[in-house]
Amino acid sequence: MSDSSSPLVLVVDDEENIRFLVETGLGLAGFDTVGASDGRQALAAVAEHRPQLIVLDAMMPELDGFDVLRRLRDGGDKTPVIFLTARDSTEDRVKGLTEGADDYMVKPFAVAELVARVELRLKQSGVARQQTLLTCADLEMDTDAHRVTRAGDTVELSPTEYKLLEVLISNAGRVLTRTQLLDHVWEYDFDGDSSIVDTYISYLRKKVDSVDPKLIHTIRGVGFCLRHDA
Amino acid sequence: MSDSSSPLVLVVDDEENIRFLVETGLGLAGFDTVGASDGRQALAAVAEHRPQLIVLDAMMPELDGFDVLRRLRDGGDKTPVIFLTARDSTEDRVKGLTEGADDYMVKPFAVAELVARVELRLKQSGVARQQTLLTCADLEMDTDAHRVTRAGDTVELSPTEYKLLEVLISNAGRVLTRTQLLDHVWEYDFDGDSSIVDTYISYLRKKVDSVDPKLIHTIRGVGFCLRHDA
DNA sequence: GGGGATTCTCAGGAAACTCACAGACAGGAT
DNA sequence: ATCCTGTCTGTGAGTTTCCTGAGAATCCCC
Repeated sequence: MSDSSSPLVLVVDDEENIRFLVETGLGLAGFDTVGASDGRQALAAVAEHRPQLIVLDAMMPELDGFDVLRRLRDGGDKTPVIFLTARDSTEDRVKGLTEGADDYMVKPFAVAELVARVELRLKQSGVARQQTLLTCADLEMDTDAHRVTRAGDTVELSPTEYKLLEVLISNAGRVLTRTQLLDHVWEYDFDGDSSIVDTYISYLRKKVDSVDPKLIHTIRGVGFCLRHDA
Repeated sequence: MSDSSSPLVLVVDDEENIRFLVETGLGLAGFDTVGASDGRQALAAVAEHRPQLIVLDAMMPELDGFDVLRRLRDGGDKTPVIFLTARDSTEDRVKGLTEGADDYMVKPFAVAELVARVELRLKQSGVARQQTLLTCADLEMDTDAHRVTRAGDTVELSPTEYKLLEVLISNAGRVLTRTQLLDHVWEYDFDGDSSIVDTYISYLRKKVDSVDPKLIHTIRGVGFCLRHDA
């Protein structure tokens, strides 16, 4: 999972599939990632790779997230940390924040949301001048203002519609399968069926793709793709 | 936390999350910031970056805020300093002020208030002609006169309403989450529910947004945004 | 100490959103 | 042309989020 000059994010979680989802999601968003499956590996990875940010699961056997964070801070390391915590317990929050974590997400979360937080946090610490305006033809997404316009007209989108469009536009020109979209836009433990993606693609078409040129394309038998055909 | 030509503020606090909150708050207000987590780093940062102002925590291990200030003044450095002191102890107050601090804030404070003091102090020292009139459409905030008008009519706001509107208008066009607003407008140790933000948004709507065009927008699932839609 | 302004909690109703389902529709193969 | 498979979209039930009014607690000025 490496590119060349994008910010590097360390992802620490003992659950293989969650780590995979998160790393894939960050990869699609243009980040380099390194993974670690326990606390000890995490500390070693920080020392070796000097990541710009750490996504850290709170619950891990042996050295848990809190221990890792404490050791980092005690050693003078100030790398921003986003915690992944099991449920919305106020206790976790206080504990995490007072120990110097900068943000936290409650499991299960939508990967697209975690990616947004990572981007925000990196922007705040000035590491990555994040691109705030995503475009495809006359479709524009301003992620700062959380605003979408098509041919200059503002379009109102629901949260899910917005996240879906964001994933599509950040991967403009690439075909994304229903499963990929489901994995990134919906909470990862979503157990409904992937036809919900069709429903939301339909909503998006009505709201942002009712004028020419059509930007949302169906790739029969594969998935969907946002692109501007010349 | 750097941009290019805004005034630079050095933030010194050994508590990571407080430093982060303060730096973020100053960043949102358009300042560049540099952080330091102890007295020695602070002195080094002053020498290296020559900040326009220093936000200095009084209580730190080893070299505390008073020591830092004394060393600076003894060395002829006149950079304005705003002290952060643990509680409203008369002793701290006297000690800080007589030794050359220009202002002080008692922890826990509201970040928006600290930002206001920083702006005031910089304006006094003529370093930065800080913008004193904030506007959005026909809504105006004169931070000098502490006065708000909508369509020419003066509006009376309570302190909290004022701070909230100030944060919104200085970030006009950008979406702010309930958490961000809570972190900047309310004292940072506020442990109530973030629905208080909704209540105050409602108050503001009644007082300053009862006429068209509507400027305060709800971004469902995200937060609020002040902007003038054409 | 009294009274008004302010802060904050809470809860009901309104509005928006999510998601399943099912029938209509389209593309490709035979 | 016809069938089959995959895709599109309208409907509606259930859920979540938001808005606002009412009231308790607190602060502050007189």
